[in-house]
Amino acid sequence: MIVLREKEELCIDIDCFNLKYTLECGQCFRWEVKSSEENTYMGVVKDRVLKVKQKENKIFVYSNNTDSLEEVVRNYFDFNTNYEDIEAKIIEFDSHVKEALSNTSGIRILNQDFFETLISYIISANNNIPRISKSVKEISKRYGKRICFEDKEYYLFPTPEELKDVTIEEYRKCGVGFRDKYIYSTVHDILNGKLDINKIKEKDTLTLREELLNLKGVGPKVADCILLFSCNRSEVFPIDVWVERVMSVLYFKETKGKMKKKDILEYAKNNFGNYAGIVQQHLFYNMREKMF
DNA sequence: TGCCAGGCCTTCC
DNA sequence: GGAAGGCATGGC
Repeated sequence: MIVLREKEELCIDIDCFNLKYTLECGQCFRWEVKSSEENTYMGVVKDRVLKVKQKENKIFVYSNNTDSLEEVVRNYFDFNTNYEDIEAKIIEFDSHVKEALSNTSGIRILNQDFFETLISYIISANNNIPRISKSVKEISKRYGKRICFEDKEYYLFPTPEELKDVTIEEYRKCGVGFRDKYIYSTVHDILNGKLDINKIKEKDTLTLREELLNLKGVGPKVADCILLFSCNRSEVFPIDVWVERVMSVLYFKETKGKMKKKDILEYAKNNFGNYAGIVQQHLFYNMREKMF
């Protein structure tokens, strides 16, 4: 039980940021709308609970832990990167990106915790977002540290050490289905030093990707999501069924069959370059918002 | 009831 | 190295 500290408020002025789009575009699984307050979300980031509220270009943050709060928030939401410049560049790519951006401007790519993102995206395989969120929440509740904030309980995502003795059967009880053995294997690969999660930042993208692909339950799509959403590699372009559809229709005029992933990757690399991952997120979110 | 969900693993050519 | 089938589980 972490001792509750007096809450404090942090206010950050930030342009080119939309809290709702950023948290609801599908890159993260642990934020919830706070229904009693307008445009406000509750989430667990690193070692603390955050309540984040947006009013125009001001972000208000409350937390149980105010140590280095601004640094944690700025890093997590990628506030130190100039997205006005990025959006100004990618809007010139083509008419499809421009169209998507007209609905999705303000998405930022989060810098999420590596281990949590790794396990979350292993769970994401052949799964749906509500169930992924439910499983991540259950694993946190069973094995993570509890924090009380504003009269509610929250749980940190557990560390590999905290999952040391968890069995495959116990993962299954968290609702992860057949992915139980993948999580078990990955946790122990990390505990045994097969993948050193403290040296992520030092590795180049291709090396890191290869190491991720050596983990059970991590294929190309999951690896790319981890690289994009927790390793600050905006050049990677995760291709799931939705991106495959949107790219096939928009860029290859292919409405019946699907384009080969290899061709889509090639197109993204050549046309979107170092911003491929950001473009992907705008195309993905724009398409999903139109469908649902 | 049957199909699908932000794929991946295994098996088999 | 590419194609096909299986996979837990809940929502529709």
